[in-house]
Amino acid sequence: MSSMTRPGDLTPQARIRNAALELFGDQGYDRTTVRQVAQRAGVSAGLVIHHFGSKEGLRQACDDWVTAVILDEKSIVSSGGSLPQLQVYLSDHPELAPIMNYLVASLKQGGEMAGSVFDRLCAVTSQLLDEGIAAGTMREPSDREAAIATMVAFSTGASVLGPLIAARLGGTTLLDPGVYPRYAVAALELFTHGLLTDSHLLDQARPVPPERQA
Amino acid sequence: MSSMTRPGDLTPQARIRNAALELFGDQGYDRTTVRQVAQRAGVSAGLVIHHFGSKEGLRQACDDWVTAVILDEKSIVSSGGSLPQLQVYLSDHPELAPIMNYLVASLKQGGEMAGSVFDRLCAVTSQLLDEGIAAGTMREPSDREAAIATMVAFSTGASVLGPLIAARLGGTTLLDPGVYPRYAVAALELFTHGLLTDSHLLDQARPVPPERQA
DNA sequence: GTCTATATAATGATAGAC
DNA sequence: GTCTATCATTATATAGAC
Repeated sequence: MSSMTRPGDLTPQARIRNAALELFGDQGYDRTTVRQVAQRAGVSAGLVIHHFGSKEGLRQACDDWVTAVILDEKSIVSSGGSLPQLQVYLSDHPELAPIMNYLVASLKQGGEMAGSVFDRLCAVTSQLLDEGIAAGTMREPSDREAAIATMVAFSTGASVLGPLIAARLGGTTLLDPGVYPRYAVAALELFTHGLLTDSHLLDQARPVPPERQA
Repeated sequence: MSSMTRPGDLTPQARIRNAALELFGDQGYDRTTVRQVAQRAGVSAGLVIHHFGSKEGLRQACDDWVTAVILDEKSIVSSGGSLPQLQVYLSDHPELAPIMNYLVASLKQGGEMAGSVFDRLCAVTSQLLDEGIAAGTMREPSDREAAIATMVAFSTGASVLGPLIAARLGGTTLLDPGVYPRYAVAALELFTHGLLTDSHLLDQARPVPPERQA
């Protein structure tokens, strides 16, 4: 299907939405103007408002589009609840790169879409945790809800802070060929052995059991 | 010193800078106007520009101020390279809360300050890793640079995505009393045992050793 | 140093012709 | 559906009085 469409074949609505998606993802919502979107889509500024009502309406259309394409897709399941891995998974589909970009930008900014993405990743992680425990490849965390939220936050944070990780590893993007494998191994090493050899820090952080309180 | 100063005692410059710090941290740079800053500082909009040259100059002043107060401080060392732990550490100093807030907002937005904060946290982490390995409480990662960048990204990401973690744990902020202990235990558990019981995923991710390649 | 008043530019959104 | 022209607002920044 995507091999059957060229930019000129898309309706003005679709072109506007795609242009907004790219600009919102690259520059952020605030720094993007309706006129910029119009120019990139090759239409007038008035038409943008005519179709989407307002700039906010345009954002909503982008959110809906991303939700429809990615969030309800099987792709997010095969990501294992890890946003960086989803990015890698989608590297084979360059036409989806702007969508991933928009997703990460939404996470940064917070807001409605950020919450639903985060929840979706948590749901996937929860399911994979069940399967892993049943198969004996994962251990049951002491606080399941907290463990899931923490893991998803870690991997999602890695996507959001990807450029900073990359800068220290001699690249510009987390997905750079010289960067991602090193990140992936480091993350998995952490998730496998951990970093600490004993549990004294953990014991300190754990709440005092009731029978030992004064 | 801070117990010897009241808001009215501060110079207009300092009040403007503090007001900008709060607003930039809460709303972000883009959504904050010079007029908002002026109003909160109790001065005219013209004076803001007169003192700082431009809105961008005002941001630079905020960056410099935060760098001077936090980044070169011993507080960041006692954070263990973990931004959430630094936030906890600073909970005893409510007057520094806006500074932490600004720091997290800067990390989200990227830019110059984000890089220097990240590097500083990595430096602290590197030093603690040395000490931990020498003391036998930490194990040497296979890729030291990558491990450090990854760990710092994880904990920093937890601060940036704090509201999303909190929302799933029945709170609004990572530092909420009902939220932070659960996050801390989950994170330390991950750093101690890991989550995976065996290393088959890790082995898959590791590059093939040279002698085993075709 | 500080204010008021204003210049200048850009923004989101509207109106009406085609 | 699409455009051009324009409105009304708001933004940063400047000028000059005090």
